[in-house]
Amino acid sequence: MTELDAIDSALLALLQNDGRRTNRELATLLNIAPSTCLERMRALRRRGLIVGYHAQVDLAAIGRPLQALIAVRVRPPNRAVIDGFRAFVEELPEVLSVFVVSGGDDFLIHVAVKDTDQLQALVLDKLTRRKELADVRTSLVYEHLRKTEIAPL
Amino acid sequence: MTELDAIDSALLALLQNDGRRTNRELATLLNIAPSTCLERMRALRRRGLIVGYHAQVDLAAIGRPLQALIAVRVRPPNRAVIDGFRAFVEELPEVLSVFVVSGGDDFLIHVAVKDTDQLQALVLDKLTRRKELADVRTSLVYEHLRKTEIAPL
DNA sequence: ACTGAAATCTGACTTAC
DNA sequence: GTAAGTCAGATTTCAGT
Repeated sequence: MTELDAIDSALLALLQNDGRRTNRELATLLNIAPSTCLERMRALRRRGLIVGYHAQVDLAAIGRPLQALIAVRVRPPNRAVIDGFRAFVEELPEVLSVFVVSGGDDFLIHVAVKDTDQLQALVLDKLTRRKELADVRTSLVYEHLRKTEIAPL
Repeated sequence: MTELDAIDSALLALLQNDGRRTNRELATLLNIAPSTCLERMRALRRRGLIVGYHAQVDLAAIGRPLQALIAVRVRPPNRAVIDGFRAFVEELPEVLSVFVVSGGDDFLIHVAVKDTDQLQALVLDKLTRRKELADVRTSLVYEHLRKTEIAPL
């Protein structure tokens, strides 16, 4: 990791808050020339600090207002089983993200569905059909806050 | 929720994969006129389907390679306590996102830190200082996969 | 590494189908 | 709702500091 100067940090913050800001606007806000700003922006991508730019969709607005976290234990919890189950879960359309974790559980699966029927169908028809699955616990997500701006500590 | 036609869906997918695509490029990919594409894009924002555009940063590249999920129970788990604790957690710089959940735990906190010392300091010095905190369990995150493209089910 | 000007391209708007 | 045309403004390159 190469160090971030004040301009890089500010640019990262601006692009995390609005990834479609124009280069000219960014340059004005940072008090640098547009050409300089463009080069900084590209450098952040080249150096791997910025991985990509993504539109954020409203889950409720696309008809998936119900979120849940599903804790899963698999048996035996070796690499082959973990990798196999992860690959399976990754392909499920209900899934938003998958955490492979240490501790009591092996997976934490964040899902968004239309209603409780779809959630039940996911757990009872899709997940429990897997033979390696040893335990499932489903928690409803009442609220999910995600930080948009992430800075070095 | 108003219905999404084929163009809207395709546009959503493209912008989730690369939020900085130009209107012209999007129009070409969708085989529609740029003016039409632009109007569709704005409509998605106006209708609330697209909430924003964000640059995605590499956590390891900014010096935060260690992720954890911290399950927390608070006491008593009423609205005042839940809201107070959530507001507190939200402000911690280590935190990436906060799930308020049903079930055994009240919160699941996703954090990214520099090393295990910072993780220990977060849990032992910051979280456990809160009097409402009844229980904490920390799981290391070995891997976190996040879907970039989310579609209606 | 940053700047500033020049050429090119994009996006916003109007008009018409 | 979609397409074409126009022009202001943005992006990008490059020579210069």
